[in-house]
Amino acid sequence: MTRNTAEITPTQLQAYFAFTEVSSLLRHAVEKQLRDAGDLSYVQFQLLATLGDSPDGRLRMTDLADRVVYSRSGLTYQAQVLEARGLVTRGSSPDDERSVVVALTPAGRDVLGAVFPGHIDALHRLLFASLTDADIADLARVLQRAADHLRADPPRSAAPRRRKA
Amino acid sequence: MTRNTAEITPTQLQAYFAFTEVSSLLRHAVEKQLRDAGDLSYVQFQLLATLGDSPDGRLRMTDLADRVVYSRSGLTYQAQVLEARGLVTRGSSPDDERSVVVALTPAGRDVLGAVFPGHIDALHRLLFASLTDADIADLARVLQRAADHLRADPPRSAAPRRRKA
DNA sequence: TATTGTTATACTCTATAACTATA
DNA sequence: TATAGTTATAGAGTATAACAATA
Repeated sequence: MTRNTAEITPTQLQAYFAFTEVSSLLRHAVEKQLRDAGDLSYVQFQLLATLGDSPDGRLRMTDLADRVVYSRSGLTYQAQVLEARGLVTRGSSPDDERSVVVALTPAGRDVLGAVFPGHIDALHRLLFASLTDADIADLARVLQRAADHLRADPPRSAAPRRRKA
Repeated sequence: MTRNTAEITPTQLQAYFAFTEVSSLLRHAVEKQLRDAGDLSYVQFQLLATLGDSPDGRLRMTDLADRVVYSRSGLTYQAQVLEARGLVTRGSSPDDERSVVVALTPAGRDVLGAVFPGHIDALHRLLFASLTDADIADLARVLQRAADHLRADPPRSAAPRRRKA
């Protein structure tokens, strides 16, 4: 009803549609694999994997929330679930009494280990099987740039923004 | 603890991580835009947009469920929500009395129209701004191939699979 | 007998607001 | 006053199983 100010090229549209389609189908398949292999939701896997990537397997709640794009209360919920299953522990930080440090337990690493092979297998089957090495290199290069750009202005888990609305 | 049979190259890993990161951040931002501009969830937008893409703006429930990767009961729920808002109608098919045909209403098209400009704007700002035309062309080419591959064996909304487990 | 769709149900997930405690 | 985290709560979304109707 208004004038069409939104402009997008056919190639851009194709890239976006293909991206969302791959994202949906891949995620759906991966969620099933994670559920079957380790009884993990996608977010729970992301949390464990993020901890596993961390140098000493531990991160503050807020940092973890920020990396997984999460509200803090939502992370509290998931952290409780994972702690109840013995996959992580929560302890206070020596540096800052306010902080809670989440740490991956050996059981948590075991679950990651149980889930990884099938995860990677699914990636090969669903994604990489149809692509050449050059394709994959292109994908890595372009998406890495896009990720860097997106990450530059990340949504924080709690941002009571100072001033300058 | 077991031998590491899962093999993945660094480039593949980089491509995958970047893909998931872009996917998460982009989706998070888009969900907010859709909520603000049209009070739509991401899935609801997908459903409306899928109908809008369809030649006459109408699809059977099962076909719609299959395209959006959805359980049929889940689609029934969303179709009720969208129908209550007057964005779609549901009617029986003349061909097959069992089928229900979902059709986009003018109000539904209006909502799509209200949401699209901001949607495309967000895409430019978040995704395309950091990429060259060549990057975008690469992305479109590679992801299109991946999407075609993934779509070849889609998860159906209800698949009591015949035989040949 | 197979397919289409709905319903009942139960559960997971998520965020907002209010609250406590520490810096 | 600002930040870290939890709790209470309330709502949205999802899927499974049982069901009714048509092919």
